[in-house]
Amino acid sequence: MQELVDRLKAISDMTRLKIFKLILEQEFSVCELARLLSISQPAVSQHLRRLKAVGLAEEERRGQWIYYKGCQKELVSLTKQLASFFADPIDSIEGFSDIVTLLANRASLDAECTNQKEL
Amino acid sequence: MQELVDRLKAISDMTRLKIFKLILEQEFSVCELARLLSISQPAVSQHLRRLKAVGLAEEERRGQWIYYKGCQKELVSLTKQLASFFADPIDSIEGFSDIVTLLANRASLDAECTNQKEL
DNA sequence: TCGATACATAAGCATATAATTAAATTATAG
DNA sequence: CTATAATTTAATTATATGCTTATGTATCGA
Repeated sequence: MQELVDRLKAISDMTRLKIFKLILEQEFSVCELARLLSISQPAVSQHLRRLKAVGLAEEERRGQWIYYKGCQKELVSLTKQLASFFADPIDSIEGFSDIVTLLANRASLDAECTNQKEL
Repeated sequence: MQELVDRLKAISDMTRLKIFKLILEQEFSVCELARLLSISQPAVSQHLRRLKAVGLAEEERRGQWIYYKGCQKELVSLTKQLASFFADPIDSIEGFSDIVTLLANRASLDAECTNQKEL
């Protein structure tokens, strides 16, 4: 579940989302991306690092340049992760164990919220 | 495109993602969510406000309590938005117009990055 | 009307994020 | 080997985020 959040965070930034879309279409060097997005090269580098960290981008050095491309496969994987998260029952999702326990008897949960609710 | 980013941001936080999943399954009062997540009531309130702001949550007051539920419909909409974003050609996505212009002749883009690349 | 409960809003604080400039790497060309 | 170019990493800064505590608002019951 943490991985899903990390990946969502990776694409929920306007600049990174644009970068990701661009490198999914074709390869780009860091310099080219900086020009396209009108931001500094280090900024692009750092965004690419984050995309790479969650598996959404790959780099390939060719001579002086490093070309980045988006991972279609991991995009599909992310999409599926997201779909599963919402489709699966809560008690089958890791990260909800504590919550599921509390949820098990909602009566006592309610009782903790008020002492009149169920009267 | 900004809307997509806003919606992605709304669910790319561990706590909000949990809240969203919970209220998609069934209604919960703010107090109940606070108990389930072991965070303060105002914290829950603020997360719910963000989810509501992007249409992913709805509230319904019943007496003293306000019950929140997730919007299945808007979840589907978000999923589609995301799928379209990656499926559509770049020049059909609003927000890429400046980039598309630059991309139009990549030769000059490359030239800006180096004076030797194409030699 | 008064007191208690549920929720929202405001204020404050610590941390995360996204950008920039500057310095360190890595690779090519001579 | 040295100079130059592309990239990364580091340092800095401004802003956003998420949480808490404190305060305000609304509903219910006595």
